[in-house]
Amino acid sequence: MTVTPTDPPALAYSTENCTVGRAMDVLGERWTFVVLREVFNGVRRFDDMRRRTSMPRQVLTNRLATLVEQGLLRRVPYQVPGARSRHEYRLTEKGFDLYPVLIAVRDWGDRYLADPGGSPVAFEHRGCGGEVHLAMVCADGHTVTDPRDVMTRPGPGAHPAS
Amino acid sequence: MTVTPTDPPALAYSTENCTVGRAMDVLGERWTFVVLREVFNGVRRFDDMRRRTSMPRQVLTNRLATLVEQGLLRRVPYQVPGARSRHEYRLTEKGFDLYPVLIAVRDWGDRYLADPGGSPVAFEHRGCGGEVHLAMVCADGHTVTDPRDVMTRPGPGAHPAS
DNA sequence: AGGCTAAGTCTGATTGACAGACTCAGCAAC
DNA sequence: GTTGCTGAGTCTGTCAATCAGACTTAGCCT
Repeated sequence: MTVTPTDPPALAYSTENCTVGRAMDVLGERWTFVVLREVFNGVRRFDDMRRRTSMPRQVLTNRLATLVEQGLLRRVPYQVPGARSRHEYRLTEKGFDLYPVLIAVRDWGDRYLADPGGSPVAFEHRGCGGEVHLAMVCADGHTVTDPRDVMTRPGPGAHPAS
Repeated sequence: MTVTPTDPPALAYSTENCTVGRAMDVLGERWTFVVLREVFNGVRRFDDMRRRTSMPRQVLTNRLATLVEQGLLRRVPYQVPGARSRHEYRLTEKGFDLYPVLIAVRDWGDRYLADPGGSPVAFEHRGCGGEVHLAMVCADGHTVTDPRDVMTRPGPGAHPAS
């Protein structure tokens, strides 16, 4: 019996059509981000991820499956000489585009949760070597430093009742 | 019996001292981000959040409590005339600093998960009116467009074994 | 044939999500 | 001065998810 009778996950906790809610449907599971961090770090294989994160096998299986299903990862076959062919997990473009989120989370984590020694990883710009961070910019090119300078407006797809 | 005998949450799934893992200890619960979205949108009261998100009361109670405990929100008393005094939830600075994460998530969600009509919210720069997005920049001021231009290096607080 | 390994699946116990009913404090109206 | 209303919860029971540990499977190698 290979069929898992899990009924379709069916997008949950979204306020109407809020894309943040929807994104959290995809990303909100506990371990999802940790998996993505590993993949961004170049860890692509099941057991490597398991060893590094010590997450339960089944959860990893599930997360990888969901991420593949959602189009964030794809399975790519590979073969180490003298071993049977297996597959590893790589980012799709949709997955790659989560990079800013990862950096945003890391920036925040570094500021508030790092050990006294500092962050265990650094992201540097290939070529110039400068450390990479996130910035909020507006369409006119201004850099926004204070969130209070950002106004939330209804967008084109806003829900009528509010 | 008012004492809930929940043992301290005790940081879980972190690879060593990875700040992404730690951040996800704080942010990784399903509804946390949805709560933060509401607070950033100016929704500060229990029942308003509940009405807008239709999340279970108890979960909201728990999330708010964890967020207060983690120092992302603080409870502020308020009083509507002719009603008893209550309290609402406001962002602390630590909470405010999550704004880039929220925008990063929204940017991604808008790109891949929006309705055909587009995003239901827009963030605009107070003053100039331009739409606010996130950008990756390096210390030398270059804007990074491709994640592949970012190299991950061990940082100052890297764990020895790897 | 037997062993090894990566990537799983199966099973059962603990934890968390969720819904619905109940509580509690203060104001207001009767 | 008791009844009712409202916001912000708590209590209880059910159902799903997490987790750990043992088992499985496919291919290669000796």
